[in-house]
Amino acid sequence: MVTMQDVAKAAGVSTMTVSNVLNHYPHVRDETRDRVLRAIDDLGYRVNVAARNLRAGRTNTIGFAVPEVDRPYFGQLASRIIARASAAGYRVVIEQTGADRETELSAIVSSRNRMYDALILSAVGLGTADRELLRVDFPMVILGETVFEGPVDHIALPNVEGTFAATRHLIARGSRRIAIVEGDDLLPPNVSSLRHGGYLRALRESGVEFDPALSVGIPELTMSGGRSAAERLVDSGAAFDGVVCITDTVALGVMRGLADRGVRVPDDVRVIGFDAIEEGEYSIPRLSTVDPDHDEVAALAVDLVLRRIAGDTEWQPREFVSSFRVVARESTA
Amino acid sequence: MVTMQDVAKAAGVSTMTVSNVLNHYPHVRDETRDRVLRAIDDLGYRVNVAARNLRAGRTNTIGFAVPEVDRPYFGQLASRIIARASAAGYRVVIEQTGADRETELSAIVSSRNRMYDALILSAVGLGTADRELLRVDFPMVILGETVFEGPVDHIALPNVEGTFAATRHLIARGSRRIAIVEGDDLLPPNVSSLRHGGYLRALRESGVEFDPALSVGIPELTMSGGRSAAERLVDSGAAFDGVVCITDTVALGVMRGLADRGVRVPDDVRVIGFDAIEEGEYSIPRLSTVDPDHDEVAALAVDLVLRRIAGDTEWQPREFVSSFRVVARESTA
DNA sequence: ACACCTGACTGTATCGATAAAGGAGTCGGA
DNA sequence: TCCGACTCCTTTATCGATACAGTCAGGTGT
Repeated sequence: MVTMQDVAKAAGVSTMTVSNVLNHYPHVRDETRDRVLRAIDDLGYRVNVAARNLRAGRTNTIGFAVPEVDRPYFGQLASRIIARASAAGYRVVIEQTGADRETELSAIVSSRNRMYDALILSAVGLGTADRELLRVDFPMVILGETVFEGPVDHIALPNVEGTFAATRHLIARGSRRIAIVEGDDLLPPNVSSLRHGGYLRALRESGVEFDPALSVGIPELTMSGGRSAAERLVDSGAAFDGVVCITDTVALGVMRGLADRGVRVPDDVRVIGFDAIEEGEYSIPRLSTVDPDHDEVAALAVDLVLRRIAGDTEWQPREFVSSFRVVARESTA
Repeated sequence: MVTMQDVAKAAGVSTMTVSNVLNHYPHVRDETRDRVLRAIDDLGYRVNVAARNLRAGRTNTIGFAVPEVDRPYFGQLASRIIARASAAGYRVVIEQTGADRETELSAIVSSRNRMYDALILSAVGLGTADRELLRVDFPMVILGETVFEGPVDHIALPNVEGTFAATRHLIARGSRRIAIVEGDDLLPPNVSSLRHGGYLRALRESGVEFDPALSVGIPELTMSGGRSAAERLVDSGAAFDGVVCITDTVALGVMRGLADRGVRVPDDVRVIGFDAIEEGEYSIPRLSTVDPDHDEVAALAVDLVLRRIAGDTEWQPREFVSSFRVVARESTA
């Protein structure tokens, strides 16, 4: 490996001068700079990022940890975070916490973190049990659906209110037998339990009866899960004319499952999702959804960690809830 | 920041002993190990990854650079790469090369690379002009649609053959007036020009006339682009009964655009995509597509870089082309 | 003539971890 | 009794870049 020393020797200067050239330090004679640059080029020198990071104590990188990289939701969120962070001169790398959440999450939080100046953690299913894990001396913000009384900043989605509004929307459009497709684990506080709460409240406040037979739990919030939930629902013979889906991804699966069973959307059944992923704008029919304002979430997340990186020690950890709006499209027409 | 020295002092041992404890070196007395672990816990020590990387000369991390993180295709590919790499004990981080490809790509390849032990570069639109850029002394594999006579390993998709097969599939199903929706830049060698070639060849070999009016270019290979292409196509008044789409994402947009214009798929027009993204299995109608065997691609990519990491200097850069199969679904029924 | 500044460099210590080598102590066998 | 092997731990050097202090020549102002 060719190092700065090699370049320095080749150019007949000290390593410090090479460093100065690389970092655009102004007081370097043009002729010297040229010699150094030529040497760099000749030898094919590249700065060693590990060494620079060690010395500088920073990496200029923000980590974004997500449970699954192949869910459109995270990709679209990542895209916004990258845009915001790169405007501030930071690079973002995405890392997957994955199926083996426990191990992975703790690995990222407790050891890899020093690869990043800050960590944005999208933590589906993070419980209060993880609180201690997050008690780290490190700029971090939790992004996600879980209500979390932890020692770090947390940006929540409007789970209860959003699902409340979504359910009300279905009722306003005329649905009365409203199903919900959600995670099969309703231990609070998690996404499903919160959204389930919003659904229940909307039913109650509208005087619509809650039928447990219309509540379908699935192990994973995927399209595949949504499809089989829809099939089970139809096959059960229970009458329903609306479905609240825990995420857009699930909703797309549900619409597919309904179509397979010959149920028409929105004619027979209205469907609404949550997240406003781009795919919902192009599905057939277009998917109505709850749009939690991802731009706001991304901007806030980045701004919060930047503030901590900048060393604002005054700042007290807070919980934020993004604003939202119901987007009515064809699936609830 | 609390360092190993601090831990060592607190535990009354040398830093090397702390290191040994952390790295599970066997010859440490239990009592000493406990003292060290207690000190680590008390002080909240975390190993500094930058220092370890510098010392070790490796990061145990593979970089995966993609043009856009919010395209399902890349997310799904990333997921497979992560699975394969983590089985080999490597971590993967995803990085976006982004809109400003020139700058970003060169930044990643030429300087950030030392953050990774290897780089898998998904390089849409990498031209022969970038050849010099890639002449780096660094384990790297190019993944993507471009034919590339470069100094590194390259895994190509079966662009020509796949699109050839897709077009033949439409013809076999009865289509004769077959449109193509592709990038507006057909400068070879890029995805669009190659796939365009496959399309043309299939038409020619089947004795079907090529009508330039049925060739629609879009600036970005997105759903939005696909939709407007479909609208333009219908509005132009040209008769067509089949559409070959350059990617599944574009195809989903095309199906949406056709639906908006009252054109039925597959009854009036058959549609086929390329990539086999998961969304196509759940769209209404389900999307026929060319499946390039992403598992094969991901596995090969990881294996190739691992071989280079392991120091196989014998290996000569090669170009691989993934196998594929046409997946017939409802959109071409 | 002197202090004082600025530009253009260089030398050295340092960031935090770890590999390599080696010292002290213990134990078993010849 | 002595030797080698083994365990447990320490010392030292090093990875590659950079902050900081400092050198030295040449100019400026008074």
